[in-house]
Amino acid sequence: MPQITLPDGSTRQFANPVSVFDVAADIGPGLAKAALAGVVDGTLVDASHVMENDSSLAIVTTKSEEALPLLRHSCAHLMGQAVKQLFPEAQVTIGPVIEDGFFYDFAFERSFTPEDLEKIEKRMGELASQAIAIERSTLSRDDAIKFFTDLGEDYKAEIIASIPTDEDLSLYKQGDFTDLCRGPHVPNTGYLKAFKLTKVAGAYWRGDSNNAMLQRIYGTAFADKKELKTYLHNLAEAEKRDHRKIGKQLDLFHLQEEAPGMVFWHPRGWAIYQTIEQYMRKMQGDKGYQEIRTPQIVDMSLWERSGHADKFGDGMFSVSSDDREYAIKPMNCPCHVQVFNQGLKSYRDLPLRFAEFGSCHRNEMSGALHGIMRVRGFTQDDGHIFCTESQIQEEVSSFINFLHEIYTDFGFTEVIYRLSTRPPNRVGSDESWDKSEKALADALDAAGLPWEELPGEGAFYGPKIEFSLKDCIGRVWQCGTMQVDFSMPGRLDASYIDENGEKQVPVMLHRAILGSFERFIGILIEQHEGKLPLWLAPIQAVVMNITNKQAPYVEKAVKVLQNSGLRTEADLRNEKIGFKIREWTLERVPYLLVAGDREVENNQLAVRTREGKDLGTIDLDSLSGSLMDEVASRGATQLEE
RNA sequence: GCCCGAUUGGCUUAACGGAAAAGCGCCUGUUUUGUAAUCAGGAAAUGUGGGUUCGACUCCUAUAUUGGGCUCCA
Repeated sequence: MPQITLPDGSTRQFANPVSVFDVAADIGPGLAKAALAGVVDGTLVDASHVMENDSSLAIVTTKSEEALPLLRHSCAHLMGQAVKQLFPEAQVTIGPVIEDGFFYDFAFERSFTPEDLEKIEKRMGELASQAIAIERSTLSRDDAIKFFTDLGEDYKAEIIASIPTDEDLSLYKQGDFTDLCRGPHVPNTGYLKAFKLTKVAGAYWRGDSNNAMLQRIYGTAFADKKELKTYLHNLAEAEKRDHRKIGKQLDLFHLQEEAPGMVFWHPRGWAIYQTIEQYMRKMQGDKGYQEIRTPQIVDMSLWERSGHADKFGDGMFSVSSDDREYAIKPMNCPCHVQVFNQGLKSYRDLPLRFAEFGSCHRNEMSGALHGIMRVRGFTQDDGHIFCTESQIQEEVSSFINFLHEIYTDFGFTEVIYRLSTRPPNRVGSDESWDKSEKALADALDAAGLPWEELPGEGAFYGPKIEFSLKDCIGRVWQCGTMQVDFSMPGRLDASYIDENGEKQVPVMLHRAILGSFERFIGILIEQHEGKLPLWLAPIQAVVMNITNKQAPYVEKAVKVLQNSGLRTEADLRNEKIGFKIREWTLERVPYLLVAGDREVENNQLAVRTREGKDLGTIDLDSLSGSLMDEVASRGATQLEE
C-alpha cells in the first residue's frame, strides 16, 4: 500500500506498487504524456520505475531542470543506435552528457566524415519518429561482460571489468541496440525531438594519449526545436566575439607563420597592453610588491637545479653559444629566487613580494595553440612572495581580495575558483600539504567564494588555486593563480635568519592575477565584444569635421583632449559625416565627436556614443574633464548620466 | 604530439578538372557633405615543394600555418 507524497505536499494512496508513470496517469492524462522520468526520494529514475513502499515523488517533464541532461543522455544512446545500424563494425565506448550537449566515442577503423554525420543525424530522426521503447534491465557483472563480449563490444566489456564485482549492472535496450548505462532515460525515442550533431573529433580512449584514438561525435539536444534554434543562433552570435576576429577587425595584433604562437602587437593592441601594464604596476606597487626584471636567457644549469629541465624539458626553447647551453626562460620563478638570494635575509624582511612582467617562452605542442589565448611567447604578471608558513593564510587571503578588485575593474564578475590538491608524486611532508591546502581552502571560504576541488591536480611542489574566466563560447581559461611551493626555495638555496638566529627556508608563493597579458587581453576582448571600457579603449575618441571649414577647430580640439591624456584622433577626411560615424562605430571607438559650424561657434563638440546615443553638444573643456573622470574611475562614472 | 577540417588580392567570400568572380578597403578623380556606406575609374590573389593531366584553386603527396576536439598548460 504505497503512499506517494508529491512536491506540493499532497499524498496519494495506491493498493499495489506503482510506477512513476502510473502516478502521473493517476494525476492526469496530460501529465502522463509529458512524464519523462521521476525523482523518487531524491533519486532520478525512469518513468517505468516501480515504487513498492511509501515514497516522495516529483514527476520530471520537459519543463523540469532534470529534463535536459536526461534528453541529451538518451540522444547519445539514439546516436549509438544509429551509428551501429549504419556502421556495424564500429564499437561503442562511452557517451556522456556534457555542458551544452553530449558526445559518444566510437572505435572505428576510419574517421567519420561530415557526410557521415548527416547520415547519422537523419537515421536518428527516423529512429526517433518510430518512438521505440527504451527498456531497462539488469545483469550480473559477469553476465554483462559475456553479453558485450559476444556482441564484439570489447570496450564495453573493458569498462564493466573495471566496475566492482558485487554490483549488478543496468542495461538499456531500444530496438536492436543495447547499451550499458546507469540511466535513467526517457520512456521512448519519440521524446527526442530536437537534436543536432555538431562536430567530429578524435579523442583518446580513457583520456590517455598512450591509448588508441577514438572517433568522438558531439551533438546537442533540447526539449523542442525552438530552443535548439535559439541555442544555435546564440552560439553563432557568440562566435562573432572571437578575439581572433575582433583582433583583426580592430587592427590590434596578428600572428604569422614565421613565429607560430607569438604575437605581433599593433599600435592599437599595444595601447591596450600598455594601459593594462601601467595599471597593474600601480596596483601592485600599492600592495607592497617591488618590481624587478630578470634575464630572458639563463644557463641551463639553473634549470637543472630548479628541476625544470627534468620536469619541463621538452617545453623549453634552448640556445647555445660559445659552447654553453642556455634556456629561454619558460617561467620566472628561479630568477626571482636568485634576486632573493642576494644578500642575507632576515625574518623581518618577510613577506617579501617581487613582481615582474616576465616574458616567457614555452614550446607548446602545436595542437595546443589557440589565438592569443594559448601561445608560445607570452608575458606573465608574475609575482613571488617569500614568507613563512604562518604567513601563508594572510598572504593568500589578501591576494584573493586583490585579484577581485582587479577583475572587477576589468568588468569580470564570473570567476571560476578551483583548488588543486596533492598529486601522487610530490615533494614535501604530508603535514606541510595539510597545512597549505587548508590555508588555501580557508582563504577561499573566508572570502565567501564558491570553489571546486580538483583532487590530485596540484603541482608536484604544492597545491594551488586557479582563477579562471570563460571565453565567448564558454571555454574555461585559467588566468589567475596562487600556488604554494615547498620545493624550489630549498632546491635553490633560499634562506632567511629567523628570530633565534637560525637559518630557515622560506615558503614561496607563486601568483599571477592576469595570468598572461596575451590570454587576459584575449578574454577581455571577448568579454566586451571589442567594446572596451573607455579607460582601456585604444582610441578613446575621434573628432571629425563636417566640411573642410572646421578642420582647424578639430585639430585644436584633438590637441586639447590629447593634452588631458585622452587617446584621441582627428578624422578630417573628405567624407560625409555619416560615413565617418559608421566607420568609427565599427571600430568600437567609445566617443564620436562631431564639429560643424555650430560647434565651432560655441567651442563645443556634438557627442555620440558607439552605441548610437546622442548626448548633445558639450563644451570642449567640460567634455575633456568628464571623459578623464570616466577614465580615472574606470567606468564607474560615465559621461551619459 | 594525435584525430578531422581549412588555406583564393589588405579583409570577407565565389568559381562542374577548361578565361580566377564579387563586396569592403586601397589609389586617382568626383562630391564639401549634420550623425551607420556620394559616384566613377584603376591596381592587386589560388600558403610552400613535388606529382597526375592536353589543361589543376579544384585530384594525389609532402610540408607549413591555422580552426574544432583529445592530451598537455598561463
